Amino acid sequence: MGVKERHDREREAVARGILDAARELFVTHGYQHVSIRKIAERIEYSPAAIYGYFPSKDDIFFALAEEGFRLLFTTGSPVSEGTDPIEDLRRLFWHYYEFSKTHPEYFALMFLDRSVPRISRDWDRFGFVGEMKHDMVVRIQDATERGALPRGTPPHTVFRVLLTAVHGAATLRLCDRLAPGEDGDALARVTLETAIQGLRAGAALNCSLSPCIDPDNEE
Amino acid sequence: MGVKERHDREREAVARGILDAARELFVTHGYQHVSIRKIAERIEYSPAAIYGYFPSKDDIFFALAEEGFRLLFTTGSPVSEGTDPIEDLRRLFWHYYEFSKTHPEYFALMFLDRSVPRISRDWDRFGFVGEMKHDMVVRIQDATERGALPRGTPPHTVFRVLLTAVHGAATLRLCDRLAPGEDGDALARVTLETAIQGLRAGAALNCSLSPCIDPDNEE
DNA sequence: TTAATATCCTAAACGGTGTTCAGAACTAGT
DNA sequence: ACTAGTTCTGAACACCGTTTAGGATATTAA
Repeated sequence: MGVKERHDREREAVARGILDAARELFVTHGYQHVSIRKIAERIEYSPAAIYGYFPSKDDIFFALAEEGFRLLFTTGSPVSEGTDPIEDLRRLFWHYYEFSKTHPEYFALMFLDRSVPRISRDWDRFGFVGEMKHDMVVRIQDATERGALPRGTPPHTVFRVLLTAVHGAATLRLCDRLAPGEDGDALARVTLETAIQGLRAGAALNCSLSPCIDPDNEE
Repeated sequence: MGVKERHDREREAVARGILDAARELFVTHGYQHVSIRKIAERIEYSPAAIYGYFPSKDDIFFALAEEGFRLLFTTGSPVSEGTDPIEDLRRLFWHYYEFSKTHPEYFALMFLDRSVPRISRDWDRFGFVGEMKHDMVVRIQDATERGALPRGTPPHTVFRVLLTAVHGAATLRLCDRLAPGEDGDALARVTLETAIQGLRAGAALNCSLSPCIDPDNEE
């Protein structure tokens, strides 16, 4: 009676094969230059066969984006809460920028690509995105209490602002929009440092952000 | 003997027609969904005819990007230097964010699209980009001297940092990567405010950026 | 006026894309 | 052995950017 089980296993194996092939092609050549036909060739199936496993090309990369988020969060700082709370804060967001350099294709897929906008509509489909955000907010809260930021600074606002700052630098670099000789790392560093210093000066006290949808925090 | 002149005029008219058609399609449907064939159909020429005027599709949008830069700079603040130098600073960069909202397709072409990377390699081909940057740096310098920022703050660094900050907010919104209920305007506002306050706190004094290639300033 | 020349445009094709669909082939249960 | 169901393929559809050969047209020269 384990026939169905075997079938399911085989199905899943093929689906994994498709994703593996897609990832290999995609991390080296980028989303745009990976075609269904090339994926099919690599797994030695016909192009049409893929549509028995994924309803569209976008869905394949939707699944790959999920991998990307997992990668971003698992390679995060290993809870190395040092003595300097500001340094903790810095590291937390510098990791985001570093990720955009070490995994540019994943980053583009997750945060840049406009042909896969379903990602943003289904943020919460990635349960761990919410978890991870909550985790970062907790760390920010902790760093704040340890004196990194003025007492009462809303951690959610800190999260959004610092992420936006490094995101700006990351995308300018990734999209090749820096000035000819400009140092992307330096730009990211200065921008992040400026934002942190702005928060230390109490910028988030004067104008903060409503925490929009945050199901983890019902107070 | 005015034959050649008429010919040239006619050629230019057709080239303009191509750009007009391309722009109309592109501001409503976006770069990705505008094809040579659709442009051709609109101007009632065959697709191949276009290649007599532009060597590739990218070159058409390269020309359109130029329009975008002109649009961004000409719609800029009309030298309205008020009494509040910080407000001047704010307005200078808020305009960039507003542009990303009013002309999202132009913005994407100019600052986001990775399929037209020649833009960044040829920044200086757009003479007025350099001019405009110089213009903004001068205004920043002026605002600094009027007390917006600490004395000695390098205006070039201010330019890069504030642009990066609003760029982050603009791209997050444009790429549909905000949290489900998040207010993009609020995020942009807070991020910009935070960055300005960081600079006021002297962030650019501690760590600044080398002005990379800046042919206007030989000192 | 006619012949030569240069220009412009088109039809067709090339090789690519995502996706669909009829049917072949194989498997599982009766 | 036969039916039912699943899975894969080959071929096609409708696109895409781009190239090429050649026809039409307009200008110039004889």
